[in-house]
Amino acid sequence: MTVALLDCNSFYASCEKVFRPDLVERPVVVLSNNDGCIVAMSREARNLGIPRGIPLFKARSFLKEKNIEVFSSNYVLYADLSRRVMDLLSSRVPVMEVYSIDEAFLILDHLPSPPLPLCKELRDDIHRSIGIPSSVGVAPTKVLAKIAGDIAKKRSDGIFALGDVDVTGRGRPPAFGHEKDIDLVLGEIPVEDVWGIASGLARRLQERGIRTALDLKKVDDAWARGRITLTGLRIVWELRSIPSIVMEEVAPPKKGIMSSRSFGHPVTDLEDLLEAAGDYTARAAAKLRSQESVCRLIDVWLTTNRFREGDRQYSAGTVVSLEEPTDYLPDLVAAARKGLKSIYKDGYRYKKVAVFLSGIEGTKGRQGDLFRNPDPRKSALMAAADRMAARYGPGTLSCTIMRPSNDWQMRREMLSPPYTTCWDQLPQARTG
DNA sequence: TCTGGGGTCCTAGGACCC
DNA sequence: TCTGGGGTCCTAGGACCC
Repeated sequence: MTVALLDCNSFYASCEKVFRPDLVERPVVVLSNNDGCIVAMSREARNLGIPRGIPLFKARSFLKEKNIEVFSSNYVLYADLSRRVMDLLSSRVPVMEVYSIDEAFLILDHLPSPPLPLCKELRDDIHRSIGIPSSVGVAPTKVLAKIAGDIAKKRSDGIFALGDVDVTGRGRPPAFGHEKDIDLVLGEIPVEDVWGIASGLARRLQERGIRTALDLKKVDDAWARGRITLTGLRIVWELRSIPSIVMEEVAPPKKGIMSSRSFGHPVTDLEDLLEAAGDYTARAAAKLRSQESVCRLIDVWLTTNRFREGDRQYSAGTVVSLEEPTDYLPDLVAAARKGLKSIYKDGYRYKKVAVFLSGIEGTKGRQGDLFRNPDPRKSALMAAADRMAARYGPGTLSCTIMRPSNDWQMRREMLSPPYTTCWDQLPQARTG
């Protein structure tokens, strides 16, 4: 197997630069929801030594001092550019897996063009037609392709092949094709940089002298099965060039759907919390319907701000069972409100409410309730709501009363315009 | 003043069944 | 005195990913 990992460089920051040519070589950072932390950085910003995940208020003076451009997250823009990248890839490579908003695995076997020229072409086309830079790692397995991708990011050509793959279409690969060459590379990779090995596992491995990807490749199978589970053993096999992690060409339906937000300001009033919970339920329910599912359970929880040590702390959650599996928003909102009322306590400064739909099953082929007939008006109403959302934006039709002064809304003080998804925000080109 | 929001998979342990 | 041996299903919690 020959698999490539194509990964967009500093994706959110690159998206912000697409319509701002004045920022090309400038440091750019993108914030999390609610303008809380720095979650993405352009290469220039990373080189200035800003740690990922640092709260904005701690970085503010540094950002100003270094004249760094700061953006609130604009997920509508990122999702739209991501879709364009994935569409371009799938038009050239029939077997692929969209792994995240900015990454895809591509199967390069049995294609007319050999892997390396094809990867170069894909990379150039994505840059030219969408404006997003990317890197590509090519290898016999997904885990090795991830490692190759990390190396590719540091190279000026943005491409790196690792392992016994016929990258040129002319027989043997030019370099790093033999087992000893792969091992030379793996010996330089710290074990915690391997995909699937995070700090906790890495610590346990290091205690046993397993410090590099090469050490991990050489562990005993039975030991790995017992100590790092089957998931870990699969990683070990993939390091040995044995494909063990399946390609998911079609995204499986979600088993749980979450919607939660931190508030722009602390919230004390139950009515505000109910309003927020209704809004989040609507977002989650729209996702549920878009994958043609219904849910049986709805979890609601709320919490105070754990970082404010002076505040009295409280957090609680509850699960509400629906009478029958449903995707009908008014029923879901009623259940969410009931759950929230049961856990709400007066006198706390709340920071966040979350809603989680679970017990999910497909709408098609579902066993009907013998004693109940589904009400056709309910599905017609939801279909109409979804059409209105598609046309006029999410939240156009709601079953929660939204008061104008809802100060639970998140902060987005440095938001870029929806350049690609809103007619009156299209960037204008000037001539002459 | 201000600290994100999604997801997945795995294991252990309890309840319950024959 | 001595108190089986499997299953399944569910939940909680941990670890990992972007």
